[in-house]
Parts: sequence; structure tokens; C-alpha cells
Amino acid sequence: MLSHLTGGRMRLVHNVTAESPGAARLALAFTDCGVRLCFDGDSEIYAQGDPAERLYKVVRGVVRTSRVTCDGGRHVGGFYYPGDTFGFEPGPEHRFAAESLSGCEILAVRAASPARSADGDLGRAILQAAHREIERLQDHVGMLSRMSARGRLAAFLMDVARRRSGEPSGLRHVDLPMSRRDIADYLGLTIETVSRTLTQLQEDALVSFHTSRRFGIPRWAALAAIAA
Amino acid sequence: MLSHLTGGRMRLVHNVTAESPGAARLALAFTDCGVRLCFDGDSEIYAQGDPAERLYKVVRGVVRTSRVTCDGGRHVGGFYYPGDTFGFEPGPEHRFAAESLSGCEILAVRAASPARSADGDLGRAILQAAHREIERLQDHVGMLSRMSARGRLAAFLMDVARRRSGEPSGLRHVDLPMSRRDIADYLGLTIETVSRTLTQLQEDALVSFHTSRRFGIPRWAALAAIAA
DNA sequence: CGAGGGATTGATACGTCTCAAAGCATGTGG
DNA sequence: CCACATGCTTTGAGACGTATCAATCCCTCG
Repeated sequence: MLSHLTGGRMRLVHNVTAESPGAARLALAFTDCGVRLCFDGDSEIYAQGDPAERLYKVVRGVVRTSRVTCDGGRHVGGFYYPGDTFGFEPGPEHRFAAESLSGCEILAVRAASPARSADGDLGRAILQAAHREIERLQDHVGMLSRMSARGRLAAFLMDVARRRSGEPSGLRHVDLPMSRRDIADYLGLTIETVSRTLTQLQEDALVSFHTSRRFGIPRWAALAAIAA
Repeated sequence: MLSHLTGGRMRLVHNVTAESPGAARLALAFTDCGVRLCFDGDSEIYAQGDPAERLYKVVRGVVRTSRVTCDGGRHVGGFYYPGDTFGFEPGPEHRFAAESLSGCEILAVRAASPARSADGDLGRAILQAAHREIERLQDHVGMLSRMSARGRLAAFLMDVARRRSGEPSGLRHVDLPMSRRDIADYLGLTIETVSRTLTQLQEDALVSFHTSRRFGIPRWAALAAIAA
């Protein structure tokens, strides 16, 4: 229903079996029977309510999952970087939508394909990815239930820095692919609090923003101390 | 390390293949190759840091998972009722401990057993349980990120009432198997706020507590409206 | 250059935490 | 059977943090 609101700038390439960038067995399992998808930035990968038939693995770029809540607000479920798998759904429909934050390359496998029961490798890969998703969600719950805005943002920035897409430059010039609203909806805060807290962290010299979408972490240990 | 602090009142019965109370294929898959465990109330099923080798399915009773956070606080990961599966771990160790809240009967399967790859049924059952755990965690995150104390407690009480262990009495006399501290650590609140908010809900005639561990929901719709 | 959206900053209200004390159960020993 | 200790729960007063409403700033794009 919400599909292709953003213009549907999507290209599709079937059964690409190359594209295994020094990857392990798991990546290969995905690659062997998957479909490769390419998206520009700000494109919809699937919408809330779409039938959930596939699992998706990020090869390049960053993906955001989100859902609109009953009260009209938006909740961001997570940000997925290269190597991460998303699209897990308990039921037949996607409870979350998925959108690309930047140019993306994504591998998709049919979650219910007959290959799943037959191919032990793929089955194991899926279960392992599900375990990582559970871990991510557990950490997210822990963050929301016991951390202040300062702590949440410190933890969030460190997480982004760790998983920064690509550039191996030290810890200066880390790219922030999401907006303040995305961050707020992910951390359960308002964009005003996010903005205020970030400037406060900068005043304390714990982070330094060159632009609003690019930052550095001068003193990692000090920031880690805040994230408790 | 923390094991058996509570006295280790645990009995073990191997390979019980009966005990399929009108259950479906999934339960059977568990039962066929599982181990049955029995615990009294307030017993440790496994400790934080214990090797994670099994998955557990609640047959009778209620189980709580929890972990101590770096700042010394306690975080309750979830409450598991009959039919629920817990024990999913991304790594080799349990990040959460599991304790019985009441007398429990639990089915355990070796998650990494050779049967997993061979037995398609068990593999599917595990993956489906993982999906349900992901859904539960997603809902938990959603609750923590956008609801007030009132909304969290309303949603929590409705959840407990829906999954109430046993008694098919209407919606009066629902048993609350966990303490105020458990609820607080699960909802990311303090016990004072939990207590205050519960009395406030009672003053508004949205719930009625007969004792501190037993309540009813007179007007389900009104309570549901609060939980947004 | 102007329009638009994202980001920042400000003032105030509200909700939750904190510290503190009292109430209420349960179980134990006299 | 009662007195008492212990832990859980409830209630109170105040401080703190975040949301809200509103205005301004900034950058990007047309």
C-alpha cells in the first residue's frame, strides 16, 4: 500500500552468483540462491504490510527499518550495515518497512524456499542471523530501559563509528547516514533532545561534529564511560 | 558462577516422550529429543555466563530471564509462559540468566545437536520460536520507546491477563506471578513508579487489585485505549 | 536569490527518579 | 498465641530530565 511512494528507483538483477567479497560460507550460502537488489538512497525496499517472503542481507550501503505506530508516530526498528541481515518476520506480513538510507546493494533469499530445509548451510546461516537480530534487539531494549539521553546517544554514536560503512580512517570523519529524526525515533527521544544532547556532548569535547552528518570521537574511552 | 545460589531445587527426568498435551507438531519435535526439567519456585534454571547449549520450552509455570547490567542494576529480559521458548543466544554463553517464578516444568533441547540439521521439523520449530522471540523483542522496544509508565503498565497487565497460566476464569482474578521489582526492571521504571501507577490505574477503575499479586480488568477496552 | 526542509536553541510544563518514611504481609522464636 | 524481624509494597516531597511549543538558524536545491 505504501509501496513506491518514494519513486521506486529500484533495479533488479537475478541470480548473481559472483559478488562474494572474500566472504565466508554463510555469505556464500546467501549468494548461491539469492537475488541481488540495488537501490538509490531514500528508496523503499518493502513496505509495512507487504508479504514477508524474503530475508535481506546488506552488501553495500545502510538500511533503516521503521513502522508507523497506532498513534501516528514513527518507530525506527534498526539500522543495518553491510553484513547485517534484516527482514525477519514472525507472520506472513512485514510489520516494519525497510528503506535505503544511501545507495544500497542487497542480497535477498526466499525465506521459505524449498532450499531451506534441504540446504543445511543456508538454514544455519538464517538461524545465526536470527540470533544476531535477537542480540541486537536485546541490547536495544537494555539501552532504552536504563540509559539517559546522554548515554543512548553516546552508545549510538559509538555503534555507528564501529560499523561505519567503508572508510577505514581512524575515528575522525565518521559518516552519519541517518537524520536527527531517524536517530530520535530509534532512541525513543525527540529530535530536540537529540540535537541538544549532541551539542552538549560536543561542548564536553566527547564528540566533534564537522557537519551535522559527519563526526569524530576524540576520546573513545571517555565516551564509552558515559554509555555505561 | 551464580549457579545454585537459590539452593538448586531441581529435578531432572531424561527423555520423557509422553507429556504432549494436545500439542502440535512443533511441541512433538521438542518432546521427541528433549529433556524434561522440573523446578520449584524461585530456582535458577541457568546463570548469566553459563554455556548456552540448549533451548527451553515452558510446559508449566512462568520463567523470568534477567541480567545484571554493568552499573549493577538488573534488567529483566522477559517473562515466559507455557508454550514460549527461551534461551536463544548468539554466542557460546548465556547473556541472561533464567529463573523460575513458580513451580515449572520445562522441556530442553540441545540447540546444536546433530539432530538439528537432520530433523527438518526441529529446525523449523527452532526458527519459528526465534521469530516469535524477535517479535516479542520488537514489541518490547516499541513499548519502551514511545509509552509512558501508564501505557507500559496497561499493556503489561493486559499481556499477563492474556497469557495467564491456567485458570480460565473471566478476567477477574488474574494471577501476577512476578514482584513489583520484576515488573519495574522489565518495563524500565522504578518500583515506586510501578506502585504509584498501579494505584492510579485502580483509582481510575481500570484495574482492580484484590491482593498485590492478584488483579482483574473490569473494562478491557478502556485499559486497551491507554496502552495506545 | 528565494523557498523549503532539516537542525538548533529557548522557555516552560510534565513525568519520572530519588531519597525517605510508613504500611502491610509473612514467617520465626519466645 | 503473640511479639518481633524481615522483606515487599505503598505513599510522600522534592529534584532532575525530557517533552512540548515556538522561534531562529542553516544548508540545499530549484
